[in-house]
Amino acid sequence: MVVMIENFASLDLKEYVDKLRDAIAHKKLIVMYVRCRVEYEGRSASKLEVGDRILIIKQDGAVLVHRPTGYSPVNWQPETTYIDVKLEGTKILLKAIRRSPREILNVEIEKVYGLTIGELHDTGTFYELLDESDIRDILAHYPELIEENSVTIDVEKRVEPGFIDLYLRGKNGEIIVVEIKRVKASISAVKQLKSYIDALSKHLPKERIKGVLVAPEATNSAIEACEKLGIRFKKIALDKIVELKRKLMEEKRERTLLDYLKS
Amino acid sequence: MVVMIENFASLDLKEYVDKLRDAIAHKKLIVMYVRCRVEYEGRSASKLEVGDRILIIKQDGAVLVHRPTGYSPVNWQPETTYIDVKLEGTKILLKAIRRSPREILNVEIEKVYGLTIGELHDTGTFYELLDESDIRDILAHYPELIEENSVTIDVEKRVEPGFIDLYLRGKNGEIIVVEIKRVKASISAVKQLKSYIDALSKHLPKERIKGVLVAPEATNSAIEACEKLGIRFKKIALDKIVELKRKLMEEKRERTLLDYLKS
DNA sequence: GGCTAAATCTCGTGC
DNA sequence: GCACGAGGTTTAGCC
Repeated sequence: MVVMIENFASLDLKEYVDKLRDAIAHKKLIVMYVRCRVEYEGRSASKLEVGDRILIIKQDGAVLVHRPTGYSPVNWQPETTYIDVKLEGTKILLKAIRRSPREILNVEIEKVYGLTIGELHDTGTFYELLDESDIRDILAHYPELIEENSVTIDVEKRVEPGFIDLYLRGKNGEIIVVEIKRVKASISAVKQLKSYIDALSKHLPKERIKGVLVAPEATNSAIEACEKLGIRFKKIALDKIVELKRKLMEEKRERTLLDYLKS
Repeated sequence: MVVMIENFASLDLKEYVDKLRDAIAHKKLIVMYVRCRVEYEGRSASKLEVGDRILIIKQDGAVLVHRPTGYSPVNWQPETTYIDVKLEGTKILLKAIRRSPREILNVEIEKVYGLTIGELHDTGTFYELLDESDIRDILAHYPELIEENSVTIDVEKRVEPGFIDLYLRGKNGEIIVVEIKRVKASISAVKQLKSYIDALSKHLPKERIKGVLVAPEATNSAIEACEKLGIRFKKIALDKIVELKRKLMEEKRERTLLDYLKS
């Protein structure tokens, strides 16, 4: 597969407009170096005064305006339903409109320093290792990592204020409500957990209910809040979880093979 | 100010490496069309199989790997402390390292379809209209929009679980705790407000305390929760707030002028 | 589509 | 530097 990137510079604005229209119509990838102003109106509203930026129009119509520094685009539009480009006086006006929510992005380009147009093919799989649901599933298999002799009753159990990550039954019959964080747990995680415990207490007044916050670490205020509310903070080592994930996946592979041989 | 965008194609990988190193050393803006693999390890870990992407290195060292579609980069590194580029066999290895948190991004480039190098100057101011603090300040000036004959006592008042957006005194002497959301309020906003009310009730047992949730709209479950907890949901029209903001700013300008004339 | 919660969230602010 | 909260958050998952 050969990928050709066309490069344009020093064209008239009118010629740039034609190139852009053609590229958008053919769902090409466009990268432009421009001097521009930007206005946005939709969920919020913003105005960006004139300056030099990169303007990217992706193959699905996503529009990104990037300043020369920083991670995030200063303005953008997700896959838009409609992109219009036109010449108005000595400026190119690019309008990217999205319905639902109704949002309009206007880019007023007064100079084009460079334009590249290409078409990229990207089917490469993206693997993410160890997100929160991984940790949750592993702990559901090994609840003893949280509390000895406990048994997993439910995962992502729906209660009135939201979803309980893990719902265990302890060795003395008590209910254990587990909130998991992949990164440092802050006060909001404790609040979240507390609201689940409260909701359950109201619903099951006769049960003894315990809360456990599981995370690799926690802020001081989160730890204090736990102590005050009688919630246990259980520290977990992420590398151990990674190890157990590998083990679980191997077991799963073996089981699948066994099922196949049996059938 | 003239901006020159250099464009390169069909170079040897070795030549690309030299161009990249030079551009990075001089804090230039780099945009590259590449066929690459990516590995990330740090706060999380991920692996991206081979495909065609845009690789952007910004003037502050931020690195973005964008697929040909979608809003967000598939991999990235914020301003990195260190970027290393080297040739290894038939591949360019780009390593972007950040300390604190320790994160490593490895981009393994096997083909370069195009490379542009430039330097952009962007000092344009970005104005954001109507964020949550704007709404809060306007409602602090016009508390009657929330509750007739009420008076603003405090803004961002610190209580144990966090900050109360607006703290009013009603016409019958009751305390009014206001939680503001710029967008549709969900159950978590109600929870937040409830926790403030509870904390205040404990602290000021003799006061009558009312809660008001202010937002342009709310989810059904948020409205239900409000009803159950005796919290009022006050719908606000954002365009009205915008109008009042303009008015407030004009008044402020006039006051400033008056002060100037007096002095 | 609405709702809920995670995210390599990012970004700003305050301490 | 940490902690906390807003965001045009975006994205994924479920109903």
